[in-house]
Amino acid sequence: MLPAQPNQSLIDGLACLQTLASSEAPIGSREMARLLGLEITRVNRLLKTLAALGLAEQDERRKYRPGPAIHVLAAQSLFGSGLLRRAIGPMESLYAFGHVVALGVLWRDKTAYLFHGHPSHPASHGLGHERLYPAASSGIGLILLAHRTEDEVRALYADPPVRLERTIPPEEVVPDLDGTNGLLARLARIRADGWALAPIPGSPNRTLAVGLGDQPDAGIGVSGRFGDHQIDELLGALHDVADQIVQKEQQ
Amino acid sequence: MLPAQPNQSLIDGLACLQTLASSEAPIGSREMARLLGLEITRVNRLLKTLAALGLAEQDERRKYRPGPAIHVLAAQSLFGSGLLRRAIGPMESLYAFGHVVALGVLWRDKTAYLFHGHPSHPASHGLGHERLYPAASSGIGLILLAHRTEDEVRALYADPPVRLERTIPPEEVVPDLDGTNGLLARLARIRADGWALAPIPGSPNRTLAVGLGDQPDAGIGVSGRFGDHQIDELLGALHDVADQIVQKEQQ
DNA sequence: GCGCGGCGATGCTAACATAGCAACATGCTC
DNA sequence: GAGCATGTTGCTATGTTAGCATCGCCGCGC
Repeated sequence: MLPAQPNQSLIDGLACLQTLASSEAPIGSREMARLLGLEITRVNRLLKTLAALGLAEQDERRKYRPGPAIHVLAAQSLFGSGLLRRAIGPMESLYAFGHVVALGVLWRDKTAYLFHGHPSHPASHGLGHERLYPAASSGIGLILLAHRTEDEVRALYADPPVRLERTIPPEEVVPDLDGTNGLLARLARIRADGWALAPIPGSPNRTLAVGLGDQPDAGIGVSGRFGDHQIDELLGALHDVADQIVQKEQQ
Repeated sequence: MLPAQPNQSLIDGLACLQTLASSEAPIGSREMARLLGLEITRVNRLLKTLAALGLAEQDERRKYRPGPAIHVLAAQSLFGSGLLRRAIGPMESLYAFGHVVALGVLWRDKTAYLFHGHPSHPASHGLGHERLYPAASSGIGLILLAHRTEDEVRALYADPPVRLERTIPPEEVVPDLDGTNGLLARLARIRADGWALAPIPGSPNRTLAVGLGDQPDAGIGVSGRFGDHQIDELLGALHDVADQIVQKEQQ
């Protein structure tokens, strides 16, 4: 829903910032331009502006990475979001199953994690360490995609603007959208089910995930090795936790 | 350090976003313009652009508050920052003193908290719930201000661009900068000491804080009721934790 | 219920902030 | 050292953006 006069500089500047914040490695200005499909000079100027604000900085090879003001933005957006604050208590009950517990959101065609913790570590250690993950390979990503329109999903994969390097599985592959085995059909099934189950490539583990509320902006999931006979119990717990989080939101 | 051609739209758009994310209450577009000293139409357009991106949304009274994409930004900036991930483990040792433990950063003339937790609650509950606090009244804010140049401090208080409403103490007051009892003299003492001690108005509590590293972008502190005789021990522990965090950063 | 004031938002158009071309300095690889 | 890719800037044209004027909406006080 674009306004009468959208500000393209702000849109593109935020794209640079979000890409930078999400990247595991520093990014050069020309590389960023290629990633986002924008003109080189323009991107350089946006990055230099972010650097002036402290939100970016250059390393010894002149590539850009997040700068000191990113800590400020993290504090502010955590406060403004309030989701982690509301979710983290109820989610602790999921540790009893002995699997990884995660809270994620959708960014373009990827899942970004607000929380991703394992019962063998304190809950506080699940913060800010998990890299982006292709949404179509992630339980949380799938449940969130399932609540997007077909057009929205098509647009995400038509020309994915950001293709960050990954050094570990899963490979970055554009999924087939159409046909019986296509992503859209899969999302329709997930939508009807109200939950998503995704295998983790190269691992015996899988993720079971549900969305928060009817129009979820975020999802929660458990990842680990569990049998089909355990799915109902896990689902019950996930839905219970999801309901608790949603109710906290409405207080 | 401004680049050759800074992008003012990006600068002002980010100011709107950061103000919105930090505010306890929704803000109208004209109010935002007054807060930031910008022209009304311009701010409306920036806010509408943020809304189109999902980073803002309007409530039933048409005022703006953070939108669903703020969760995405929170996840991304937590990942990009890495500070909470590194700090939260070492900081847990401070709970033994029985006081509030906090990790904060400086935003304009205010302290923003990445973490602010009490030993009676799990560490995971210290996240994203503490509102902005005037820096000159905050131990963490003071130690961070002490590492800014005199010109930077003067600029912060010359015409503070953002004056968010507060419904609880402390009052928003522009501190006297000059003179024996002025803020600048106080900051000089804090800089020489390497730590800051600040009373909490209307409370018997105080905050003892240190910065992380030699040029701190963030600070940690403990708040509570403690006697002067306990300061050395608390300082030792704070410095120890600060060193651990800084060392994690350099790995 | 009405009037007023403040609000959020838009169309239009001038203008100026910005974009892009060309060029330069720097860094890396062979 | 040469070649290529990189990050960056000055200059200038241009089109994105800013601001004026206006409109519809909302809340408050009488």
